[in-house]
Amino acid sequence: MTAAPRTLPRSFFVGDARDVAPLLLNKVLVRGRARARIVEVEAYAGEVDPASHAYRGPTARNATMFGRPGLLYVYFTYGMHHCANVTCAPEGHASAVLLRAVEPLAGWSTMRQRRGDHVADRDLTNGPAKLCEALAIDRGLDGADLVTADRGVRLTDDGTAPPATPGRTARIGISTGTEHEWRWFVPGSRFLSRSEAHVPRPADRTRARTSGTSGTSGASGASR
DNA sequence: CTTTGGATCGTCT
DNA sequence: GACGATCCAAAGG
Repeated sequence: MTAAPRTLPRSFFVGDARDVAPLLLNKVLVRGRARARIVEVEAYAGEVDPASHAYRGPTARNATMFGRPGLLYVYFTYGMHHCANVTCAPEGHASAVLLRAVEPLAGWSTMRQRRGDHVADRDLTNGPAKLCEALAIDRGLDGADLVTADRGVRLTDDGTAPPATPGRTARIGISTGTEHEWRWFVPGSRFLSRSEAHVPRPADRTRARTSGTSGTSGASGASR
């Protein structure tokens, strides 16, 4: 009994990013003929979150974050990468969920074509910029409505419930707001951006040096 | 497995 | 000018 995938209603997205984020796990992102299941997300709580792009108020870049819930907020970073978020705060407020990793369900060949022929399956979409490249998401899709699918991108529910007990850690790649555990993921997924054992640390710039914190004997966990 | 450094440019101070 | 909600290749254990 294959439940017909249904597009999520606007009301699904309305709420605090920290509440909506774990609910997005196992939902299916549809981009053209490609489909992928969300397996890892992070919440960015707008005005009260120093790690959020919206922390210092609206700008030209983050304008979409202040729009209605259910929009795709796409930003360009590091001079070469795109990352995708789903907005969830009421209009006028900024709150969004970063899509950090997805599991390809359909359109494998198209994704590999965009990512590179030599790229392994699990490396196609296991990172926020990787999934954008695989799904051809760039700034041209900033502001796309996931509910009306006005630009061919939508979010659906195929009947797979979010994990009852999602994995949870601090967010990855940020230098402030690291005290909050606002990253959620599907336990056991092979498409996470980090191994589950890995503990996120504050982003250390290549120039900054961790004095004294030399590598300890790591966990010798045989992950697989 | 882990760590390190380079790439590259829009955005904000 | 400085800094990224990153990724990749290379080198070391």
